[in-house]
Amino acid sequence: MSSSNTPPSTPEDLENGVEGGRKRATINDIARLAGVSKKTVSRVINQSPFVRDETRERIEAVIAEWGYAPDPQARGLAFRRSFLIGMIYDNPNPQYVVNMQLGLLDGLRGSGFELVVHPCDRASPTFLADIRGFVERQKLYGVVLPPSVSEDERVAKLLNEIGCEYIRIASVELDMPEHMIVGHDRMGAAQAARHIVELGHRRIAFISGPGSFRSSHERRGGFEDGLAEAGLKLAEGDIVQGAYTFESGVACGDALLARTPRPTAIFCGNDEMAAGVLQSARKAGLVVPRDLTIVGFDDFQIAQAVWPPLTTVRTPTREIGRMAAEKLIGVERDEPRDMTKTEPSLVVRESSGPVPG
Amino acid sequence: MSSSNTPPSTPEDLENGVEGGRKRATINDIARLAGVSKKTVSRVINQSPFVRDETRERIEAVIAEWGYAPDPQARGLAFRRSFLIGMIYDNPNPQYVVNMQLGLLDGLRGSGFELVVHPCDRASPTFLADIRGFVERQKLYGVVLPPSVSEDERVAKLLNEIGCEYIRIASVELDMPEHMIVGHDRMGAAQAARHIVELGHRRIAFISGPGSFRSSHERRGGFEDGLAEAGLKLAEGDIVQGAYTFESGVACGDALLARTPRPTAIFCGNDEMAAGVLQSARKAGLVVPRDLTIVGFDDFQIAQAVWPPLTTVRTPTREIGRMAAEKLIGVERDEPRDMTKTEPSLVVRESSGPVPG
DNA sequence: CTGAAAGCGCTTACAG
DNA sequence: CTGAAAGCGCTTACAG
Repeated sequence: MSSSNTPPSTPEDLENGVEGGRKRATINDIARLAGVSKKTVSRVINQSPFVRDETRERIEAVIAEWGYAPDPQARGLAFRRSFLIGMIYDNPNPQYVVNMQLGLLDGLRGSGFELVVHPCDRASPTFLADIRGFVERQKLYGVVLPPSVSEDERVAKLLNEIGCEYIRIASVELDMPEHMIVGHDRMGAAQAARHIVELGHRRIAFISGPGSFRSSHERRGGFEDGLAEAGLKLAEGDIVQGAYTFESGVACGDALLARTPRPTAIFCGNDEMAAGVLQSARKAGLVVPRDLTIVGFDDFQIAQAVWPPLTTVRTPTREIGRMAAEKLIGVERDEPRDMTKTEPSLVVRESSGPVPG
Repeated sequence: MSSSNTPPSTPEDLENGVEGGRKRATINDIARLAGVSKKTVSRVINQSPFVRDETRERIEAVIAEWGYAPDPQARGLAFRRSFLIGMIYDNPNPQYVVNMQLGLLDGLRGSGFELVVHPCDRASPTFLADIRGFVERQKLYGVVLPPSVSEDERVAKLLNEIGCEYIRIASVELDMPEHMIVGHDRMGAAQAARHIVELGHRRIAFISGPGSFRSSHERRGGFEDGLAEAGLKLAEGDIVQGAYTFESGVACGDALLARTPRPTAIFCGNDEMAAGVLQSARKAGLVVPRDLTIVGFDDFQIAQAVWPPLTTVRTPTREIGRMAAEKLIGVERDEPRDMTKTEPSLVVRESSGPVPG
């Protein structure tokens, strides 16, 4: 809008006007404006107790007025540590990954930390070197490890060696408490067992996840605990091992349904496999739940997309992620946490019913 | 293992031995070792042409020997820009999100850039302020926007104002070519139409995604293009609008299947809704594909988990993500890209069949 | 083609 | 309780 004889814009014009608002304030600006040294501003930023109340309030007012936020990069450089949290994972289930990310983000919200995602492959020859490079290059503040990387002792050892904070998410206590968020898969699986028993089933089978996942053992253990309460136990042939995949569910279902006598209820280590068993049952001409009860684990979307929708055990993945992030960055909560939100809960839908005939 | 009269370890011991290997080399170490100034090392790092070949080689040798990698934080501080790429998204489908992340990571691999994830909510009153804060605080190198945030002009405007690089992923050219990766939903939907027509169907219906997604319109447009090739067109009542969710698929299926005459084929804007229609058909006592052909779009996992598995259109989400990341950070590829990998392709499974006799 | 000085925006010792 | 100096590991002018 300037006419042709308007003087050229000053640097100040350029910085404060045209290009989207004034330049971001720095610690020096705040110090000058508040009439203190930058070190004192730094103390306020870092919540040091050694600042007189009056000084602190004055500085905080200036900070608020200018919308000042310290530069995480500069802070990180001086601290020798970034404000980045890594999520290092190899869980193949998209819904698990997304829920976990959302939970971590819940926990980091407002803290100034950001989440950097890092898928990995435990079978890769450069697996550990990759993680080490990632953590050291970025000087990560800390990392969160969901299963199954969380179960890899080599990773925990590496992280300890290079002095990187970490939280392992797992179904059993694998490490010192300050490094763990423990799920309660056992409890959830026991609920599934009670449900199946209450429906009157006695010929019961279990499809386990792969042996390399601790959750496979926990879910089996919990299921056996639940059965034991009713005096029941799984025989050798009642247990088959899948791979937590849909296809493996089909295969295991085929094997189990070919047995004589046929089981009337099958508990699966996760929903994927339960959906596979559903497929298998259909091929065998069985109607669920009339001829066969199927129960899954996780309550991922697939549980509701199949027909009939699956009775399953819901795991609070997002909530667990949030707890992991809060623990990692040292957030203390005022209100005691509602533990019911962090425990698995049985969701009864239409794939489970009374024992046939 | 030290005996009680071993002298206390020196600082050097601590740094080089015990705590996981020697300290990371800095640009100063490399400069000293190579007998040059740090500025010259900096030139090599940044691939400046103004370094004599012999000098460069010497420096590169030292860098390789020490496994030196420049500190992204220090570099970012000096550059006034980080080496972080943001993915800002609101797509609710976990599989889409994960595939997109994997694609972006593919494109960033080896570049030194890291991926920071940032879900958002277009309906939030702080939507734009959140994005602005995120980008400015982290001094992001650039961001990738998948649908539907990619379709929000306010976001593009904001990013332009604050001078942040960005790539928008969408089904239509919404911006200058350097800011766009365009999918080919139209082409994919046309393939679906041809498939349905070839099976002999004439009473055909379409379930659209929500009007707020450009892909809804593109998929509809492409489908109509494909029908037009056979001289067919959708009538008013043949089109119903869903919300890209399973539940909306059930509702739209109910509405469509209640019509007389009933459609013999339904093309759905995505797999979720197609799975919903499958559910609806089952309730109505119809057998798919004998009584009804259903075709989806995306080829997400749900397409294979339902029965019968869905005929659908596969979109190369991961490949698109990779292209977006490469474009953002300016990677040039030697070999010309195989475009067939970036186009949608029809996947024929068991939910489509000849028109009922 | 190469380098010495100053600076990016913070924090850590060290004084007072 | 507060501050001046030095430094984190790089890059940008500016010289030569």
